[in-house]
Amino acid sequence: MTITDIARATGVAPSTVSRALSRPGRVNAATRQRIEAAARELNYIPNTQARALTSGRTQTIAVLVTDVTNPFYFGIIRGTQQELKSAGYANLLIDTEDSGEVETQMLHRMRPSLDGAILAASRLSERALVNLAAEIPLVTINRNVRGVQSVMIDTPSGVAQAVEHLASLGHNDIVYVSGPEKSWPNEARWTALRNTAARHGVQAHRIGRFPAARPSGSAAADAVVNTRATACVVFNDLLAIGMLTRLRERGVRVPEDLSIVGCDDVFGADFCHPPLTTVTAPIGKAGRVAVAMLLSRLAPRTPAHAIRRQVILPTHLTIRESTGPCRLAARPIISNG
Amino acid sequence: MTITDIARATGVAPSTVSRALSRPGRVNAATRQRIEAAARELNYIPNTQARALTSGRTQTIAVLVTDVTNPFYFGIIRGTQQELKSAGYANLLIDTEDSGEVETQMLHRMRPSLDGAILAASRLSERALVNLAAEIPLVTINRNVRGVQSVMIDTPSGVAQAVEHLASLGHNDIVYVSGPEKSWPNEARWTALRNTAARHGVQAHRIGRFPAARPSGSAAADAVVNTRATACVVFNDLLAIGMLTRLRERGVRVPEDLSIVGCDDVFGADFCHPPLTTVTAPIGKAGRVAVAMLLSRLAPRTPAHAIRRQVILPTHLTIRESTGPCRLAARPIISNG
DNA sequence: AATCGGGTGGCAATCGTTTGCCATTCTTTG
DNA sequence: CAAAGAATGGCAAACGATTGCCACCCGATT
Repeated sequence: MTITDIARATGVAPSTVSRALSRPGRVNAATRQRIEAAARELNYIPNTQARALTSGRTQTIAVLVTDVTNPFYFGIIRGTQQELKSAGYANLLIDTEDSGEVETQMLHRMRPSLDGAILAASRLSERALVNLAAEIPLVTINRNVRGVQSVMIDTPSGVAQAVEHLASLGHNDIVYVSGPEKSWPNEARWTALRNTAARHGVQAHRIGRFPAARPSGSAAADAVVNTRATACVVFNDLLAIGMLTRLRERGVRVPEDLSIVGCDDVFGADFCHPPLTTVTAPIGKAGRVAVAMLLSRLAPRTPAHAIRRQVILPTHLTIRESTGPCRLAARPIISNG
Repeated sequence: MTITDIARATGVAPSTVSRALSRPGRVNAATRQRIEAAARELNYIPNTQARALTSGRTQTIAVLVTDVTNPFYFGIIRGTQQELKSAGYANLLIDTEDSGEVETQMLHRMRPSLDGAILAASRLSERALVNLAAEIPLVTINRNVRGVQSVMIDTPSGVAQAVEHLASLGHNDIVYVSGPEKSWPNEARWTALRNTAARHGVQAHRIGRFPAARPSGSAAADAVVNTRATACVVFNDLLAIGMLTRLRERGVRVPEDLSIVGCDDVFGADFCHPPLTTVTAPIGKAGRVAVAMLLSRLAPRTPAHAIRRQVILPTHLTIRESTGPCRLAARPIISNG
């Protein structure tokens, strides 16, 4: 069923049908109803491709993640999916595999079929992002670049809470386990940790950079044990969970010998062993808000002041069982091999 | 940059450019190279929408899941994503929210923008599926319908292994914890369990139907405890993990008081507490194979005999720490409240 | 030398929808 | 009552690519 079929059925011109369906005020109410009835009866489905060709609007948003495997992005995907669906948009999922190049390339290639894109964890430089944003409506998640809409998850303030929590448990030597190199949030978390630590008179070191995946947990765990710190804050839960299994293998007890705090509170953080104390991030909400921001910008008659440049989402520390009082004396010394 | 720009730049007709780019043999080698060079230089990107309009091919495949939240589908999404990307196809993600109606509707609405669809866990009736398959190239996962391509994960044989494993540990009363009502694999798993149990002279019951989500684990756990069985096989890991936390709350020890076997071996099954004995399914592979099957059918010159109607993927039992010897006498009787 | 046919390339229609512009009709308004 | 202007609907040209058909050029065959 095309618009022309409906036109024939109702005895009007195709253009009238188009207008009746897409621009309500532009056509007589009576004719419009006739057209709408016919459309319903003939089970008309507008052809997205054809529409896109002239109008440029595709009703499709791309969601770019660095790794579909990472449960953090599950949350994002879920959030965007919900919001997009309810707005009648389609959801194009793109995995950039941690490569900024793939990121730009894909976006370039798909530009004509996209109304906009959500960048969860971009690996792009600031410049590249600004350039990209000039080409295609963009909202970033956890990436703060001037002139690009963004939703920031305020994990740093959660990390600060974590440090205070650890300090109050008597820890005075905290290690930060770094995530991947080009990750912006990684820096922000470390800075927050260092500053808060300084304020409370506790020592802070950082180790690594480790890929934010479970297998890297082994190396990270070994490295932490080596530092003789009594507590650590880890870039994200995935890595922390990886550490947990390695520590168990090595006989390091959590939290008795080492307290661990993760970040994000992803799927799994509450049922791993021990359940992880972590900075809970509103991941799904971040996805939903990102979509909402993008869509409100895309809407033709949104007044400029109604477009939010940036939304900051608060986080909080969720205390579970991977953190406990510092028992320095009780901690066994373990050879590193 | 459109095809016309390239035509102008090289002094040929747009149609020639089109042919040079899409149908190599049809145009003189020399001209083709000139055109290709120009295309590269002008950074030409074919407009998918326009192409779709005439040719019908959109280079887009929809992946339908019942619940983006379920880690089982993470695996599927990941697998399809990989395979689609490497084939140059775009990946449209659709969450059907467990509703067959949404399933058909979405597919209908998007039909013109889709080359095909992967149905992971369809909730549709056999008839509906066949009808749908007539409209749009389809591959189902874990759903066996005559005339529709499918990839089946042979979890039932894994369940049989699980039953044998439990029997060898001395359990002679096994409960199957049922998944959602319209789930096809659910029936298959129960059947496998019952048959294998009978062969080994162990009793088998089924309880529930529980939604395949973590929160339902509480009800499921209570129900299992009530049966006085010493071991259970659970529809999937997600539900099993939910049960684990509830059992801990109630002081039921796993595996000492109750052995638990899950299905799928999803993300989390190896680091929950205790790590779950489970039927490991090649989830990612299922996704990849599904895409490969679909794409080979879509390819214009695939000989009919090369199109696989069905692929069955084997599973195996992964024994971890949630199963152990039956110690009936030692099992405490716990009031159900 | 006339004919044939493969190899190339252009013309123009087409896909389904949108939209600028014009024509008509109807309603106001001075 | 005439003129202005709003409301309504149609025409036709896009959008960017694909593709059937035809024309032309050349070398080969008879």
